[in-house]
Amino acid sequence: MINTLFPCKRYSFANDTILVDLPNDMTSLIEERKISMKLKKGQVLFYEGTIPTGVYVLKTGKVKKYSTGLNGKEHIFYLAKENEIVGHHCLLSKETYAHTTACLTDCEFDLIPKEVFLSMIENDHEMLHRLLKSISHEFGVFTNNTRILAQHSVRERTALSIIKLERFFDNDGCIKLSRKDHSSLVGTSIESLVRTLHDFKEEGAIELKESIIITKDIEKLVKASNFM
Amino acid sequence: MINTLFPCKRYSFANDTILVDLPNDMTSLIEERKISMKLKKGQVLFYEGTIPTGVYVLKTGKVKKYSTGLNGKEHIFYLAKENEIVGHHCLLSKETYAHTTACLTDCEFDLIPKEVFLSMIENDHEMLHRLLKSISHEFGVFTNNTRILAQHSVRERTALSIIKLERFFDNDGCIKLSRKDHSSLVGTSIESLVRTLHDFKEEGAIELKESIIITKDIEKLVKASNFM
DNA sequence: TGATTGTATTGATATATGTCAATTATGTAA
DNA sequence: TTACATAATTGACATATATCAATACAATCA
Repeated sequence: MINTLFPCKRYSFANDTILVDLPNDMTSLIEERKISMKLKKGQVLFYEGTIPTGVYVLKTGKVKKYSTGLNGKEHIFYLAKENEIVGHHCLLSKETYAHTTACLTDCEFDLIPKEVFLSMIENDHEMLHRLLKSISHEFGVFTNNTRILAQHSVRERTALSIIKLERFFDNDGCIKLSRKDHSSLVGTSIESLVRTLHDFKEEGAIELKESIIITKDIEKLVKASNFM
Repeated sequence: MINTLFPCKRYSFANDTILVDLPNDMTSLIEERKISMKLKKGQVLFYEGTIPTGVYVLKTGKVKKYSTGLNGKEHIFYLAKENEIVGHHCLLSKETYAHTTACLTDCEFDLIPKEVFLSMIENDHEMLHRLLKSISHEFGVFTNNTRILAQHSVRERTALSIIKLERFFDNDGCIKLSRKDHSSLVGTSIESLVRTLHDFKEEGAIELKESIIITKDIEKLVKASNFM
């Protein structure tokens, strides 16, 4: 229903279908060579500046992608959940990781080793095209995000973040994210975020229960976000 | 020399080598099918939301890429110059243009029609890989840019913009860009930009001659940008 | 249970930045 | 050249937002 209110496609990377319905030989290659791993909430999957060892498929859990500023402050530019793949960009650009990925919850991953992944895109044209399509799509998402950061107020960005988070957490409108992470995602201070959330509560747009945000009136948030 | 002072790679898309040294059949295909065109300063190459007809190779001139906010305000997220290709993302993601591209100067383009471009990436693996590499690289550039917008002050971003613009205009430190465009690039108001430029002039970092910025002391700007 | 630690909230305050209005400078066309 | 339009600059002011400090709340563990 929120889909009709909001151009969601422009806000999500939608890279969860790249490995779906691949030919049998590819699927079995992955099954054969993948390395399953588990990480606890708070642990880091990979660090900015390090050399990639492969591509991760997030089987369960949620992660944050962020880069770190001079003062050590995180800037979260994306949250990923089940079935999304992470860490493929720098493998394709042949660079070190441009960002850090850490777990918001306990997570399970399949690691597809670098050489397996690279041989897959050599041999499977379909997969290569899906990758290209996915990464090109992200370009538009980023242009959108930078514009929002540059032109919209904290209040507007906070409203927008809640709308996006509600979809992300897909759980009766319950959003469970620390104020610290949430503020890094919005691009503001913790205190400013808290005050804005307080306002939205006063206005009846959300409820706050033990730091969990429950969306009450999405339309009010859409209006506050100042789009459309 | 600025290269040693600054991690330039993290700020430029570097997509000017995708069509260089292609096999002869590709080069001749382009020569055969390309449509040459000229646009005057200020004219728009393509608009946000429209359907792509092909990929543009910028032969001479400079362009701005921007998306437009609700109030009509532009947000410039990238400047491109000679030899860069533009408009390929949405062709690859099979979407409409996510941004507008307009000429900062008189420009000459080669338009490679959509079907020609798509058949090229079908048939030339090397080119497909270069594209993938280029677009993946942009991902890191964007994460960097969003962090800067989220965490750095107008003064810091303005300093950074001048450092980047000096490279872009590659002309004895002469930067020719309207205050309006420059402020859209920095993500601030015209007045705030003007005041910050005034400060940098007072501090001896730049000179201002009839709205042209001449860089005097890059190290001061690097320091003001608050990196490294 | 209480003690301890981390997280969230609130208050007070300073300041960076945007906005509005006025002025000056610059470029352009007749 | 003058006249006109556009761009750049400066000033005054309002306000959004960050920062610092204090408090309240929640979660964990001995």
